[in-house]
Amino acid sequence: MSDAAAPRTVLHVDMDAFFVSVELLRRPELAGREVIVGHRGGRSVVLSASYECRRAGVRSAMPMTTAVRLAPRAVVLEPTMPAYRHYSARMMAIFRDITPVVEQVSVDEAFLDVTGSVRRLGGPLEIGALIRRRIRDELGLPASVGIARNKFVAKVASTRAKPDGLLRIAPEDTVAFLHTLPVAALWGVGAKTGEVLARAGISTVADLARTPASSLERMLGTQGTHLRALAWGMDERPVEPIREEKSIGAEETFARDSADTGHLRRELLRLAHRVAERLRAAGKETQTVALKLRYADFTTISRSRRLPQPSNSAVEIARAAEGLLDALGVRQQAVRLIGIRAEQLVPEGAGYQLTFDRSDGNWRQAEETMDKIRARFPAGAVRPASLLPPGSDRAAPQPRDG
DNA sequence: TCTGGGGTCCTCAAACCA
DNA sequence: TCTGTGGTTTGAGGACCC
Repeated sequence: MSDAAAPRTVLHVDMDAFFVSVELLRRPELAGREVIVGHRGGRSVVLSASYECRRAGVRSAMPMTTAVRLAPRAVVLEPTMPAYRHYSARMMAIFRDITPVVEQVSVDEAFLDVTGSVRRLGGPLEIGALIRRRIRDELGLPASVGIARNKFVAKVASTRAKPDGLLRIAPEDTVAFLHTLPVAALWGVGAKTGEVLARAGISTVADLARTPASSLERMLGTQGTHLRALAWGMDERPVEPIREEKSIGAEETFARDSADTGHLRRELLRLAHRVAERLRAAGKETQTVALKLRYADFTTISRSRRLPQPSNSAVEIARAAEGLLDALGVRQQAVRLIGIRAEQLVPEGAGYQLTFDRSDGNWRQAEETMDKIRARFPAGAVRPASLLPPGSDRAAPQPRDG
């Protein structure tokens, strides 16, 4: 039970155009220009766009082809994930300097519960300003901060504060603030839910707040009840510093749709190695392997299967995924995307303390050896023979640009 | 030449079991 | 032994978020 009498102070810190901002540290001459981060060409989408670019209508997750049409003079930069992870880790270190209660939501945002830090560091506004100043001074990056009494309102506040701003919503102003917003501002209202609400004449948070709970529940089920609480500024979810990951997956959209089963199998093995490597790095094993296919017409299916025993061996994971692929039978369409996800994760070794023999023992040893070699040599130095390019009898590592 | 890749959470139906 | 019932688990898919 939460203690309703104890007022909380929650901060939501959100970096502004994070990937673009990190790139500008290395390319300061691009400041003020239209800049997009994303893979050029193919079937890629915008990962991050500068505010100059957004004025032209470019948004993240937009197909790159559309973005380039809207902003033909934009500079398109390839993403450099290690750099983003590096700055992300440094940001989180600054946050933990302020309070131990930090919940990382993604690479560029976090919730901080500073209720316990107020006496030491000053009022909420002072703490928010301190965080923005430290990120600016120590990392050279802009951040926006929202401050409120709970996570949801803090998150909305940081969005309204963008770019490079700070906004505090006092408890007594919360409802009035929320009721000026479109209904899509509520967490959980995307395209589909928005459509359902629009058909009922609900277009703002105020509309939703005034709709009887019974009507919302009829339209949206329990989700309706939850949204109504948010619309009145009620959200008691705690800031949770430790989150166990529940699944680990990898997927790939082909440059061109593929109907070749041999090709799909090779891709599955490659993806299985990516997933298994991450499982081993996390000290986890998977109990369920899920296969995901997206066909040429964009319909997406998934099939999953429980393993006889938990595993983090790529060979075992690939075997399960191939079994699922085979069980689908004849495909009517070419495949656009293929993916593997490891679900129902358990700590390594948890599943068979009583088992003397592991069926994946040899593969595990081989794969763990590959992990060690990979840690010492560049990516691509070691891979299974079945993943070598056709016709090659030797591994030919191709270091990536950059 | 539309629509990535990493996830979480929820619902519903079928299967399974007592 | 057959049938019904109800709870739990599993699998599939949808919606959403960054």
